[in-house]
Amino acid sequence: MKIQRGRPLHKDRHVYSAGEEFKSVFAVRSGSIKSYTVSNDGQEQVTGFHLPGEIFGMDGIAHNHYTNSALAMETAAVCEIPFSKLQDLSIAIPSLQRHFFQLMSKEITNDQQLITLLSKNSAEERVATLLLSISNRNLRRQLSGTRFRLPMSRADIGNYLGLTVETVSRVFGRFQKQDMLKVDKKEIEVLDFDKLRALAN
Amino acid sequence: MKIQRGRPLHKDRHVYSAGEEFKSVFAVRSGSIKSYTVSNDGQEQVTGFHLPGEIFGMDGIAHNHYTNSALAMETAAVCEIPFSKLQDLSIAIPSLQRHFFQLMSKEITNDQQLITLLSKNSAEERVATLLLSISNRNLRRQLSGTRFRLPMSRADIGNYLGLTVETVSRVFGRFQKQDMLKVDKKEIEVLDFDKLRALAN
DNA sequence: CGAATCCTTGATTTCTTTCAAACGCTGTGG
DNA sequence: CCACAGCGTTTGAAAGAAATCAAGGATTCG
Repeated sequence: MKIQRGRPLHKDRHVYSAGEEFKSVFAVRSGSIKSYTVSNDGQEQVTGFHLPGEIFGMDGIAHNHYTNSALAMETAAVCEIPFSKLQDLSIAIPSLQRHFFQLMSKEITNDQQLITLLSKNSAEERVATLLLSISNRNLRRQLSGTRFRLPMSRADIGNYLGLTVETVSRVFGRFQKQDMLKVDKKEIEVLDFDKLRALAN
Repeated sequence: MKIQRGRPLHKDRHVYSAGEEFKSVFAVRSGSIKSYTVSNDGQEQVTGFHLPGEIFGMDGIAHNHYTNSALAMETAAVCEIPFSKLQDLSIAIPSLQRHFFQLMSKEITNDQQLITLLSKNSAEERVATLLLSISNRNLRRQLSGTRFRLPMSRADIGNYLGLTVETVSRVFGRFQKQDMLKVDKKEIEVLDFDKLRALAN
């Protein structure tokens, strides 16, 4: 498959912006990307964080234009995967089509889990769930699930989880006081996974 | 396409249950359906309401099993659309494949709008947005967007919007006091669309 | 009719937000 | 090299929105 080589993207550079014509989906090679939408009243809603190995950009399929914007939270590299190629190929290779359906469906179930989280859970449960998610995704990347670096700011975390920056900061504070986490700026060390899982449920 | 004729489904009957093998998606013919998941701690999260003409059941594609359950909120009829047929056909008819991709992508953007709603908006804004959504969907069905019947209970509304029943009830009360709505049990009459839109933004 | 369920309303509590201010990095220019 | 501006983060105090607790009223259905 002809896939564009990922040239490095600097911090705060967009991969694509909402409204642009949808042509491709993307795979993260290194660094980290956030997706967000801007609502009609101008405020930003972070809809996802994308780590190396993950695919993003599928929101554009419905309307032929991206509905999200995607930008690098730190220096990153992404692979562009032209959707037309993918469509042609998925007709030749039915398993690819199925795979792609699954990716989209997974996106739906992910979003629905986030909906539940926002709808039913407290600030502490939301933050715990995000931490556990990042920990698990790091494990899948052969990295430590115990010690890792959060690529996003407190503001992004709050935005994603429907909380204010202040609340996020206080939750980190409480987690440290309970000896559940060690937080040093963006470096996280999980000291008590059972407690974290119990909160994240 | 061989599509199963929709036999009537009684109130509170399941179309499918979470965990069942994914075989089909469904189209609502009449009545109304709600989708919901049950989180590991046993509580229900309503993930969507489906009105006549709408498709549901696509959450099952990722894992070959449905992640949601779907049940009739009132007597309803649904069409079963076997997914395997759909796959075969979409190889023969690329436009169908594209159409189906679009459906799934639309589901994603819908969910993301709900995420924003839950994350950023007040109780009144959430309820107003749901009312406007139902109004618009009724218009698409050639029905009145001004006077309509809510097929779901207050509890389902609250569950879907991340609010308690009491809050939903109070919001309806306030909307009536402001002469924005006329509420008679499940019958809704919108008296001031501008106000409703302003709230829903 | 009567039981069960759903909806409404009120009083109180709780959690999160808001407002305010200070701290600590980071980078820049004098 | 140091001073200082700017941003992200933390912390505190007060306010606010929705949840919880509690009870009564209305509908539905057998």
